[in-house]
Amino acid sequence: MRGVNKVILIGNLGRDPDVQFLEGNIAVAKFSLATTETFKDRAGKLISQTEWHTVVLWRGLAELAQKYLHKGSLVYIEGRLRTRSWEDKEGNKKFATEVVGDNLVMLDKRMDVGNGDHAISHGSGSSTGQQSGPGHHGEGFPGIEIPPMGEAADDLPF
Amino acid sequence: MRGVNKVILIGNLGRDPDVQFLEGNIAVAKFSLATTETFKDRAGKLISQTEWHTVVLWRGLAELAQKYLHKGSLVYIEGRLRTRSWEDKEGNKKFATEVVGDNLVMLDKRMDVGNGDHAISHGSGSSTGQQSGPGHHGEGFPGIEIPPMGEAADDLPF
Amino acid sequence: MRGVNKVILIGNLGRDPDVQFLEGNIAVAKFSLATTETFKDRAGKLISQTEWHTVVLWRGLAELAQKYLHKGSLVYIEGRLRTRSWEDKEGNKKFATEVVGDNLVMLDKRMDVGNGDHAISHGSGSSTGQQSGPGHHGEGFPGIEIPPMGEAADDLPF
Amino acid sequence: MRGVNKVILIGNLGRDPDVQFLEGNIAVAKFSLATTETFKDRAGKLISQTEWHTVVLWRGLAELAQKYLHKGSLVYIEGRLRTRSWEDKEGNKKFATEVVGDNLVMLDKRMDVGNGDHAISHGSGSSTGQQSGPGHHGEGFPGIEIPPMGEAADDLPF
DNA sequence: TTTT
DNA sequence: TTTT
Repeated sequence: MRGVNKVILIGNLGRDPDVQFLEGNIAVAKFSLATTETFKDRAGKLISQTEWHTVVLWRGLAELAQKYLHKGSLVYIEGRLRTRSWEDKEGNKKFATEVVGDNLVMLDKRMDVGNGDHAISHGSGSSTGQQSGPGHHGEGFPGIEIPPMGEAADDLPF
Repeated sequence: MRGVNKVILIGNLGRDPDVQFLEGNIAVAKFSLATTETFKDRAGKLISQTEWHTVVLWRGLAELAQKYLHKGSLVYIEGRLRTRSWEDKEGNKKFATEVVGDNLVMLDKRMDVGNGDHAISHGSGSSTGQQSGPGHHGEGFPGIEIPPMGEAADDLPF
Repeated sequence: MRGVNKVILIGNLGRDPDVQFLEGNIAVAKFSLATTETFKDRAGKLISQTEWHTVVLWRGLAELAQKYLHKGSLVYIEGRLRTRSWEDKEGNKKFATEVVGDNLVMLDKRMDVGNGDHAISHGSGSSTGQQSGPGHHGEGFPGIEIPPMGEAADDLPF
Repeated sequence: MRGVNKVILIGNLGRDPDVQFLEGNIAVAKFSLATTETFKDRAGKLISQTEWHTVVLWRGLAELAQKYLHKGSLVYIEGRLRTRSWEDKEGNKKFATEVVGDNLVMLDKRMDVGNGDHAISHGSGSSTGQQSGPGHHGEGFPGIEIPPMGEAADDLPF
């Protein structure tokens, strides 16, 4: 990688998520998210400003959105920007920038997830899906983010 | 700047904030914040892992913490890492790493702030405190983040 | 604020910045930024994927862009998403999502800035521009992010 | 997950990385990273402030650090905070806060990596290590972050 | 349209 | 202990 493309949002869903299933039973969720920032201008007047984002979630995260998110839900979304372009029937060039989420935290329901993919059967059978996101580890083979620092600290010469 | 030092936390306060006032009536708040990440290990077992952070807030943010935060509050904190070192009475070198917050969003109370400094009398009188953080603007002199894009869009040759 | 709207990008400028000056001599810079991520797919093949973003900078940051950035420059941009909509002459609804930057770090030139606004004469004369961004402090009145922790540590009862 | 614990740093290595191999041939790299922020105080004087962080990398990222990083290297690190505590021989309680990195971008060498783990043989054989980080996809089974938006866009009813 |  |  020679780049970073990261978005962090906290806001409320404008509507229930729109969830579709593609071939292979792959879930895709889409919803609008409003992030509202309030501040005082120089005159001391409270100003509120809302920005709307299109959020897209895939697979496990999409299924979680379907199960747990609804209009008004407060969520934390971490993801990356993706701009798609196409031409409509009249031949007009169209652009849409979306936030493709790879982490989701539900902030009003006391429930949440890491990279939801880990909870989903991959179909490919042997997949063990070790994602980064929050941090995952294995049994005999601890993952990257949760190294055996506790027990194995003695092995560390630092 | 040739560097970036940024921390983003969402978690719960372990205790009520400890708020002190220094000379000049400058507020400083300090509290422990627990960030808990849950995930499945390779065996599919749900693992929960909590990390504790020391958060320090100054001035307006400290006063907001005093007013609105308490043990258990769920907050979003954005700030930077700061490590202090000193020697205790026995001459042992001690280190403490803290997160100095410059943005705070309260996630269970439906109330929150940008860079709290803007809401606070600066004592220096003329202070006009134009902060970045969330975005602020003035009257005759619009701020950086909230440019007159709406009205002035026609002026923009892009 | 009841929301967070944050974008972090590292990438290269596709062209020299386009800088304009609005009424009041306010600078606005605009440029395309490519963020490229490379990774291996499941077959082990190296995949490179580039996303293009429109970055907008105001005032001091715009002037810095004009002075120091050019086609190919590698930069770190921190900002927020802003979607504008309008109708073109044919009455087609158009959308454009931009990243309004409030922090900039130049990564190939060994020079960089915080929230550039502080380094720029505001014309309004009295401006004292205390921004958050990196951290600023004053003389008799230290700022939020750089509290007198060093000297004043003894005052702190923590 | 009911929490977020995220750190983003850009800075220079103070020394060459210290790389160790644990049982199972698991690499661990450790180094100090200096993040320097420069700004003007209220008097207009340029102030430079350096913070030192301890960064820990595991497995693939550690091996990349060993191969490509050295004293002075400029890097982007994304990770999470982890505080360890122990007692030294005199029975003094000690704390150390580290940044456990799960993404690394080299900014002076024109070379870089995603979550390096994907490039590393896991030894456990069957591991397929699909991490989030930058975004990964497969052949017949596209990953989360790089969905077949291009081709499959027609399948999307949005 | 960038970069490696 | 880095870097500009």
